[in-house]
Amino acid sequence: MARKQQEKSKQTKEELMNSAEDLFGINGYMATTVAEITTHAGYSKGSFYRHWVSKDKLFLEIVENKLTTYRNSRDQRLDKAQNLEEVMHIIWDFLEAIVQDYNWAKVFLEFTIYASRIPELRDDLGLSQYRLSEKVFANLVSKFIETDYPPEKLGAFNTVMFEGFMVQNALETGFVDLKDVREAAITLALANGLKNN
Amino acid sequence: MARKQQEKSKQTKEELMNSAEDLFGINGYMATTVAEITTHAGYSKGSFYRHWVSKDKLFLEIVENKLTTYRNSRDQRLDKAQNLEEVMHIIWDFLEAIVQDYNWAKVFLEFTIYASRIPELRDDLGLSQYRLSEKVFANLVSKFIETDYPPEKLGAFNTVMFEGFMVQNALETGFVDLKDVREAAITLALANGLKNN
DNA sequence: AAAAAAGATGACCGGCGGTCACTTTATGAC
DNA sequence: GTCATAAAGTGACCGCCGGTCATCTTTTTT
Repeated sequence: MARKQQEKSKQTKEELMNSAEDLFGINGYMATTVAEITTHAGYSKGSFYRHWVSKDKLFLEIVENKLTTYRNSRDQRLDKAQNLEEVMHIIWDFLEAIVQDYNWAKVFLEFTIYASRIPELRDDLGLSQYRLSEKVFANLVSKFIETDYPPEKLGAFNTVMFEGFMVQNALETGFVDLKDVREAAITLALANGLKNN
Repeated sequence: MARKQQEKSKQTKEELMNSAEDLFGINGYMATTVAEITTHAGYSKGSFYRHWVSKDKLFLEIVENKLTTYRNSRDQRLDKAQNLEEVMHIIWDFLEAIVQDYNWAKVFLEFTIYASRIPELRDDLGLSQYRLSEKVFANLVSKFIETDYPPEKLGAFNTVMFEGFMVQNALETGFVDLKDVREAAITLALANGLKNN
C-alpha cells in the first residue's frame, strides 16, 4: 500500500488550498502570486503544479467548494418559505453569508471580470457550479409569483443587484449598504411579482 | 518659438491615446500591453512614458475625457424633465450610451475592480470626475421624490443596477438585457419615490 | 554652424505564471 | 537490511509584463 504517500499528497494539497484561500481573501486574486501561496504553506513553487495545472483552476476549485457549502445551508431552509417575501429573504441571507466570508465575494467578482476575457475560463464560469444561482432563484420565486413577469428575470435581478452592490463595496463609495440593497431587491420583486402591491 | 515640437508632441500623445482606446476596447485593460499600444501607433515602448507616468494614469485620462463627453450630452436634456420617470429615462439614456460605446463600460468595470485593490488608484476613482454620478443622480431625482426615501440611495441604485448588469453582460449569461434593467430601475425608483404607486 | 533642448528608441530590470531536469523520500520485492 | 522504482518536492530557467534610462536623432536657439 502506498497509502502514506497518497495521504501526504492530499494533505499538501489541502495546505496549499488553505494558504491560497487566506491570501486571496486578503490581497485578491491578481495580487496573490503562486510563489506566495506555496511559500506561505511551506513548500516551493514547483509543488503547486503537481496539484493544479494553473492558478485559475485552483481558484475554480475553491469557488466550487465554497458555493457547495453555502448552497447546502440555504437549501435546508427553503421548504419553510410561505410567500415571495420569505423566499427573497432566504435568497438574501444566502448572498449575505457570501459577503461576510472574508471578503470572498469581492475576490470572486475580481476573478469573474478577469475570467470574462478568457474564453475557456468564461465558459467554465458559466457552468452552474461556479455561478450564483440565477436559475435556482428563478425556480424559488416562481412558486409565489402572481403576475406574468418572467421568473428567470425576477431571479436574475437578485444577482444583478448583488453584484452591483459588490462593485460599489469594492470601491468603498459608501452610498448604499447591503441592507439597503436587500430591501430594494425585495421591493422590486414584490412590485413585479405580486398584484396590488 | 518651439511650436513645431509642441505640436508634434501633442499629436503623438493623441495617436497613443487613440491607439490605447482602440486596444482597450477590443482586448480589455489587463490584456492590452504598453508595447502593443505604442507599436499600434507606430512608436516604441519608451515613448509612452514621456506622456504618462503609468498605464493606469493613461486609462484615467481616457475615462475622464469620455465621461465629460457623456455628461455634456446628458445635461443638455435634463431641464426638460417633468417628473421622476422622465428623469430616470434620461439617466438610463446616459448609461445606455456608455454601454454602446465600444464595450467601454466593460473595460471601465474591469479597471474599477482592478483599481479597488490599489489604494492610490482607488482614491483616484472615488473622485467625481471618474465616477458614474451617484451624487448627480441623487440631485436629479430629489426634485421629484414625494416620499422620505433618501434621494442619494435612490440615485445610487441606478449605478448598483447598471454595474450589476455590466457584470452579467461581461459573463454573457443572457438572463437579462439592458432594457429589463432599465425598467426594473424605474419600477424601483417609482415604488420608493412616489406615493400610491 | 554649433550648442542646447526636446522627441524617440530599445536594451535592460525585477517580478510574474508556468516548465522541467533534478534531488529527496517512501515503497515493496527479495 | 538492500535496492530498484516511483512519487513528492525543489529551484533555476523561460517568455512576457510594466517601467527605466543611457543613448541617438531631430528641432530650435544663438
